[in-house]
Amino acid sequence: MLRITALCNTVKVSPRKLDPETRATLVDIAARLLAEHGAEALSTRKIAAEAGTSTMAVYTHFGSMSGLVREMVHEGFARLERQFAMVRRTDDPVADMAVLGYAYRQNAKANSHLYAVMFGGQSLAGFSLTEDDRQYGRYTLVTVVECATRCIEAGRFRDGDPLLIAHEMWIATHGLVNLELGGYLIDPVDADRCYDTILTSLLVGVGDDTRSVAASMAASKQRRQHEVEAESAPAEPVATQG
Amino acid sequence: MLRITALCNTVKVSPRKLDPETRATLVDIAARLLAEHGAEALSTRKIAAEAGTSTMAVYTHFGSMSGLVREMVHEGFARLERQFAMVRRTDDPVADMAVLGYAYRQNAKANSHLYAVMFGGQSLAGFSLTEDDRQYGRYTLVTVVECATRCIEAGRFRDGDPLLIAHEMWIATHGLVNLELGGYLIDPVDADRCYDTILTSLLVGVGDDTRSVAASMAASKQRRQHEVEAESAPAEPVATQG
DNA sequence: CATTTTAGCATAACATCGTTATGCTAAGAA
DNA sequence: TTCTTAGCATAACGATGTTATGCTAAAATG
Repeated sequence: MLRITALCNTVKVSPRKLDPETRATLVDIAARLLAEHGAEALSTRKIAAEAGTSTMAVYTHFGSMSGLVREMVHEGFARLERQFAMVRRTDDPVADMAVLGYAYRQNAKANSHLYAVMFGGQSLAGFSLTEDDRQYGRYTLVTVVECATRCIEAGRFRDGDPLLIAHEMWIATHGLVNLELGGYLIDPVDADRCYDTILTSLLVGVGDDTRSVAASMAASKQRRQHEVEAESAPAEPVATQG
Repeated sequence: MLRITALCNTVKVSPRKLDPETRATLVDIAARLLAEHGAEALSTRKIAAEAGTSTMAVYTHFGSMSGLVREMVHEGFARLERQFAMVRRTDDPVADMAVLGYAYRQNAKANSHLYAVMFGGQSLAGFSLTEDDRQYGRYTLVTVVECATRCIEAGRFRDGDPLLIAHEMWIATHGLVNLELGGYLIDPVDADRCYDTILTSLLVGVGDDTRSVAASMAASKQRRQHEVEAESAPAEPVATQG
């Protein structure tokens, strides 16, 4: 996970160290540009100008623009994991599941451009995910898998593969978020209504009974505001990983 | 639907008409470049070079690169609609629904880069969907809505809003395709397995009983190869819409 | 058929992009 | 204090989307 540093800190003498603050600043500015003005606004020159340095800084710290994007993607995964960690494990695991889905959705909406690169298959500045990156992404699913396991153990879900159930939840939530961000879900059938409907449908489909699902969904709505950040703080300093 | 032509053919005299063949050729080449080499390879110069013309042709015919992308997107919607039209309406509407989902999935995989622009929220060459474009996209859903209606009328689905049910199917299939194209669905839980699982789960969730769903899913698999093109023919001439 | 009109298209320029070669310089090692 | 060397500024390279400029061919008109 920290193997990028090997590119910079060789075993030999180092006459001048990389400024980790510069590195963090660059990622921070890039993330803000991406979030505020979209993919088209992300350029080495704009980043360098805002950081008060030259475009070369991007190359000494990240190798290329893609390297900087990768850094942002990793930070995005970490942020999603932090969001998941904020969701409590209660004795109503189905409600937990619903809150997790909401957390995923909120995180995606708060970092829509980055999310498009992380999960949407969007290549940004020539960057595309490596298998390692995807594995990082899949790893965030373990929280959901554990939750599915607890749902089965509690007798709410039919006995089955919790990994497969977690994928169902992921796929549905991901599909919803993507179409929501694409502007496809509008008034009579908006995103919130769709989310309720499809989640309910899925939970019933995996074995829970209709009445219990309704109760857990209602409970999850109470918990949302406490356990899920309404919006991911954009001013939050990002991890520098080096 | 044909209002683009108004930009070119003014009411006044026309000393020299636009060559509709050139227009079609440009769209065709652009679509092939996009499909074969991805978004990065789509440039006015490459298109013009392959078409044996200058970059100006793109601007006289489409106004900008975005205009050309819009043309491709519209063609993509039309192609999806044609795929849907090939799915039969049988007395097993739930199987019809499963075949429709498979058609959506196949179409997305055969035109992945274009699909990313149509539904994935990816902005290509500065192009982003207008509300009109999205309405065009939503219109393809009517086939699914009608199918959901037939499922309700046949007593397979609980009584409910067919539009909402269609959205459930759309969201799930879209989510699956997106993660599949992103390379996230691998061996133990691959895309095919996920598709079966989530579709079954959803169909049970909207009211069908487990045994009927299994039968319809099996029936749909028999019909796939006949009613869904395995791969959209890339050499197929595109409609010029003018 | 000759003339006029005018829009398609080629050419070339512009600003901007990612990237890289070059050199200066500051910071750590001796 | 001197030497080493890697960070960073500068400037250039090729490629991008777009636009200004003119040539020219095709339609309209007489």
